[in-house]
Amino acid sequence: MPAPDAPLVVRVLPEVAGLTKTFDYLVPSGWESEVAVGTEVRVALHGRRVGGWVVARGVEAPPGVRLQPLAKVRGHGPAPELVELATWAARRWAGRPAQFLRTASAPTAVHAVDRRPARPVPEVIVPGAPGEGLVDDALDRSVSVVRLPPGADRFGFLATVAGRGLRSGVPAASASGAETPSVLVVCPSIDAARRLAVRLRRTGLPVALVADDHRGSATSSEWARAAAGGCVVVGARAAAWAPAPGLTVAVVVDEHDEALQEERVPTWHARDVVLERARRAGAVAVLLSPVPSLEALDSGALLVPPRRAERAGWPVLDIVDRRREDPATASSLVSSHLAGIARGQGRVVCVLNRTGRARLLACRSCGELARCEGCGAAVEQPEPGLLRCRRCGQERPVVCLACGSTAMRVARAGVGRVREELETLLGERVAEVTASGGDDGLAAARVVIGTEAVLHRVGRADVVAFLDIDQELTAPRYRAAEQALGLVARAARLLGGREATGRLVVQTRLPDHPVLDAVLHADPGRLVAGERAMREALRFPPAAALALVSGAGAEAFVEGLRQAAADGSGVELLGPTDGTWLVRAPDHERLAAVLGAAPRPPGRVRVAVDPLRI
DNA sequence: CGGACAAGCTGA
DNA sequence: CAGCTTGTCCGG
Repeated sequence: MPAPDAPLVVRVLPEVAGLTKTFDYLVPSGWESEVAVGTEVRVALHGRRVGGWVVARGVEAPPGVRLQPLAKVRGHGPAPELVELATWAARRWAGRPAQFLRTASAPTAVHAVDRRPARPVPEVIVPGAPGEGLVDDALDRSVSVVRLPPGADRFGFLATVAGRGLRSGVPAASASGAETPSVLVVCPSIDAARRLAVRLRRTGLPVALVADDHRGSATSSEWARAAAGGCVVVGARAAAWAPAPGLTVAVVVDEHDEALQEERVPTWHARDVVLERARRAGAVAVLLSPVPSLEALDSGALLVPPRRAERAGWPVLDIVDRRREDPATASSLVSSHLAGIARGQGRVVCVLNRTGRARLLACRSCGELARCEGCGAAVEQPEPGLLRCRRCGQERPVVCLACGSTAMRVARAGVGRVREELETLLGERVAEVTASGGDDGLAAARVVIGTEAVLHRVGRADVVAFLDIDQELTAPRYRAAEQALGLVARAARLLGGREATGRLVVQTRLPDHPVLDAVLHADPGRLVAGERAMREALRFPPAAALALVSGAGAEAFVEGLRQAAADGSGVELLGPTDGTWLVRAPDHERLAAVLGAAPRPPGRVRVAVDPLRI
């Protein structure tokens, strides 16, 4: 302990990439009250000024070093418990604490936090809301997984849980008893967060919307509002790190959604951060999803509405068995059955996860596949009259290299081609939506086709048709089934429940696939046992913990891992495949231990923990 | 990360 | 051997 009259010394983690060390600084006299663990400061380091966070206060000054004073207090930073959570997350996802502290800090500095006296929180009751009967069960448990079907309006559940969370006392585990309670709700997208915030505000609940919308000032005031406590803090992924003093309840909406995981390293997942944060705060955690992941099911008690209610929340599934297709239309991605449905009234959304026009072509006269003259890869037809190699970019007119014919048959159509086909078939304009392309006249068109991006752009539909669901069902990724079910659940949301007239159409050659079986029975639970058995047999998550290692320095890093993992740690190193190694450990504790123990060699190393798309 | 400094390379 | 590149080390 430093002497009582000694100047205050703080330990600072500078925001400098590639630097994990902390440095100690003197707190100039008079600044003591402004400096706490988490405070954002500026300090002199190696002759320049850098930003950083206070990670410890009142530390013993290291001997033999002449300390510099803090240069500036920039503003309120993350609360001390978030500083600790950042340390935990840095280990869990093989990142650096500074990366998480950046996420946990306001977009622009927050100087004053207005701790208003808590206003009375209105009691929110949405009578007859789906999931209403699950609120008590959820709030009784430390972690619950609430499975509400896609057609159900989850708002009633969310509003009731949020209201109850704000009205309840601060949990005993929370150290500072003076705080008014906070509730945290993390959504998979900013849009979803914004919609939820608007509806919650209408019920009279105090809400802070911390979604980063690149308009710094508005977001910053919302950040300050959240930091003041006493409100429902709503946001997208990064909201897992938002201020929420006196956290009582934390909810993750659409827990299965992959958007909750950061794509860049560290590849942290909001679900896991929220679970750990809630656990440390003694708060209740609720994972909400129509199709909970195995990870979620492993972390809490599953709560489901009565069978009849869940069933009512899934649309009727119309399976088009393409093995029995009329030969006349067998080569088209629009079956005669689908064509009949699409001719009817109402909005039709077709989903095909294949961009471009024609992705594989064959000669009409000799049957030869159209390939690149230079590299031999299959060529695509981005527009009529042109063939292009996707690998090397070489182009040529539509000519068969084997027989010289200029007539080609489309062996694998993309969205562009099927759009043309649908327009001809229906005699009306069909809009096209892909992640990159615009939404040319989306609002005006009755019929829309697109990649799965279309499901984010259309609000409501009467028909959603998956033209080639087999591509999702059989994708060579360990999560393919879960991902396909998530996609179908998203489509189902555009249609409403079983009572609505909407139809969910899937064209398939696998009509008995477990995913389709689960949707047909409106029971995602039917997929779980088989999926779990597969993950255990093949040692995929959640039966194991994975990380992908790539980049220029990967080989040296993997060598270090090999040494760190030597004796019976259960850690396996597989690869390289295309310059990428796979690290497999029995659990995250052992994965983190080995990833943390190996030295980082010079050169870029990308470590992606929990890869979803392998 | 980025500045400091040392060791190695090059060309007149 | 100055002048420059490349590599390694370190920051309070």
